[in-house]
Amino acid sequence: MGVDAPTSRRARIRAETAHEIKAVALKHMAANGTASISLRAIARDMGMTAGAIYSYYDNRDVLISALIADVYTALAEELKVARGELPVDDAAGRVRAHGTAYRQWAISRPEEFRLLYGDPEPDYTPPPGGAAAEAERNLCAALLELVAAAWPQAATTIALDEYDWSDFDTEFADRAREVGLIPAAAALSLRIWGRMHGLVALEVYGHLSPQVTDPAKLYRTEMGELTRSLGLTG
Amino acid sequence: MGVDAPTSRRARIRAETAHEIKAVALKHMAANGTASISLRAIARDMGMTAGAIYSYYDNRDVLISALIADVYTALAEELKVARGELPVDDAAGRVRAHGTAYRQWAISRPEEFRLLYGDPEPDYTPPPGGAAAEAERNLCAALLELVAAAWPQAATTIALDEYDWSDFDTEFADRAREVGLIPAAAALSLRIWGRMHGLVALEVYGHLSPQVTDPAKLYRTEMGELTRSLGLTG
DNA sequence: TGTACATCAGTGAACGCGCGTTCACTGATGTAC
DNA sequence: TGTACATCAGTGAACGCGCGTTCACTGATGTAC
Repeated sequence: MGVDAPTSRRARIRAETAHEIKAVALKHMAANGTASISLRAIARDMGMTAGAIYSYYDNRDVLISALIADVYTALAEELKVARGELPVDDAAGRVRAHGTAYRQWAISRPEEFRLLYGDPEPDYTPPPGGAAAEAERNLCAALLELVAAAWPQAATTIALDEYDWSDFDTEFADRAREVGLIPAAAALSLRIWGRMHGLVALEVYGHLSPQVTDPAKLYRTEMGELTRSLGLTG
Repeated sequence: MGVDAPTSRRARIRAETAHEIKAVALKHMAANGTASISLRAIARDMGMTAGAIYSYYDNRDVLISALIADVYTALAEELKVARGELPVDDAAGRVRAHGTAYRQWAISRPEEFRLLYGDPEPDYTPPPGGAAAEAERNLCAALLELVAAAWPQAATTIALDEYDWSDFDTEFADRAREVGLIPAAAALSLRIWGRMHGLVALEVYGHLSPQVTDPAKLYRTEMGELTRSLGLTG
């Protein structure tokens, strides 16, 4: 077709299969509830032999790590897009959009939420490299930027002198300083994360639906209160 | 010893063993991370045969259900005690005490937190009876009472007309009415739960420590802001 | 106090299962001439 | 265009493992006389 394919036919098929393995793994997580990811089950589903998986991923842990990295990337992208749908100067709207997208993602793909924020997969030990930790830091950076955009107003709503940089991991502190925050604002960004996370975690794990008919409405109210408590209007 | 033991020697030993089985199961959950509860592993640890467990619990699901029920009971009791340490008229203090005890319980016994609020145990399907659902309703009732105690002040801080009783499960709505709440206040109590839950869930699953050195301090700030946002002083 | 019997907690072996991982191999796909 | 060779994705059988559950049994503990 094209002048020169960037990858050979073989390499392309190979990449597709590697991708399909991950997709099937997520599908199984979604279907079996929290069921552990089984190489044999994945292979069976794909019409392959269990051993064949090993030419794509060295072992089960490597597959799971790849899965987690993918999910982090997709989540970060989705939140970024949601924020981007509102004008830069609409700090309140962006905070709400971020929170709402966080919930929407979690509700529509609960197995991915569980993979990142629930129990680690049985028998899985994360690799020392720590791509997951890096991905998480990026997610936190987004929150820092949200607070930075909300700052002059938010500053009036909280105590400013209770934190200093030693309260934080150095890397996180650096990122906070980069966007012009003071320590109390960095703490605020993590508290906002907690506030976004709480109702979502309860809902995903089935603790909200028994009490309330419309969790989305409850979340909307909470996000409204959140931006209001930041001193933001709109 | 006593005039007449309420239970025979055999029955007492039996009860003790039944209890030890549960204790060992929790111990294993704590040790193996999220590892599934294994009857064989429990028996091994206790110096028994796997089959012997079956004279105490009909099967694995029954054991897990008993475990969950125990943990709910202990948690409810612990929160009640924490609230009780403050005078009835200190609404703000009681909210903070409830939240702080919730975190303290979760941090000190993360395996129990995961059992209630994380992924269900692999291959475990909760029984239709639903003792867990009842236990959870009781926990929610405590939150409703906290809001009721905070009410006249809290009423001034939120929109009062956005909810009606059809937004809630009837049983939950009944309990809310019993303590004199309006629908918006019932919604508030669930939002408070979410706010208490968020930072705790993040911390238990290891998402907070990479960024912050003292999660307890962050939580304290959040609880302070929470009571402040309820219009409470003290 | 001593004997005869009933209870029942725990044994140990077996069942069938699914798992992760390894390895010598086959046979189709791609490459070089 | 056609042949000879190299690559390499996937096979299938095997390994050792731990699991939940069942069942006929043993032997200690308790009870009744």
